[in-house]
Amino acid sequence: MAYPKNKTYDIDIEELARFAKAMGHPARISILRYLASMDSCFFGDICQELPIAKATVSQHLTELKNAGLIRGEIEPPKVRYCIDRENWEKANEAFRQFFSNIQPNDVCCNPEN
Amino acid sequence: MAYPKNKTYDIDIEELARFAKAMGHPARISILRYLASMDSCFFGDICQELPIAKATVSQHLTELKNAGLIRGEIEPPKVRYCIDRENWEKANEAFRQFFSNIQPNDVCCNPEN
DNA sequence: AATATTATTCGTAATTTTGCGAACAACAAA
DNA sequence: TTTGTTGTTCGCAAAATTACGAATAATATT
Repeated sequence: MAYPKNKTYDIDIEELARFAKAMGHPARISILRYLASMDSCFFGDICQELPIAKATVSQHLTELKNAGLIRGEIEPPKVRYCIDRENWEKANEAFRQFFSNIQPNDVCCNPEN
Repeated sequence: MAYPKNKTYDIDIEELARFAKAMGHPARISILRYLASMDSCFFGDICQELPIAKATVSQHLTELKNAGLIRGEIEPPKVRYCIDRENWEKANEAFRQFFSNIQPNDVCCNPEN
């Protein structure tokens, strides 16, 4: 084996993958885009925007929270959600760097070619 | 119901979600980053970089191909893979726009607040 | 023709994801 | 205290994802 197989990945690769995975469903993209268009809103508002049951919306919100992209706080009897701006910026930067780190088309870097 | 539930999402939301989903696994991020660092390479080279079986690598490559982020062409008995630069740029732009479309912190847009 | 190299596909298993309705919890209002 | 509002959690089902070894296909070499 030329490269040892350690069963793990670099920490920054795993972080980007976690952000991407959280964004990997149209319902969650919709939620994020909706929240990004305002300061904050309640669970019920988000629910009304989506073509799925509230139980499912709640699950998606939990996933987005776990990924760090949104935050929620209880304002009885409602729950207010908003973008986590710190991690939003972190994710933005991670994606930006990832996509900009591509070799120009006309440069050949692989010695095999 | 205030908003009709049509079971679908906007086409641009679905496209961003598809790109994100394809990037939602560390093995696939690794593959993309590796391919982005060179012009192209063979399946075997990618395989050596990853801590998983070749059958699994092949599956991940298929997913990346289906998402449009990479391309593969047969050069018997090998297969050469490379970034699909057109869709790479498309994805880059989709993520960039998504993250930049956030309201400034000090602007309140929700009439409920 | 037999053998070696390369990568995909097959068959299978374990886990995760997505989704829903019903039940529940927490609080406010009547 | 009963009732209503809001959102989460539970229990379950169906489908998708992740992973592997073995079998296969396709080509080149001996």
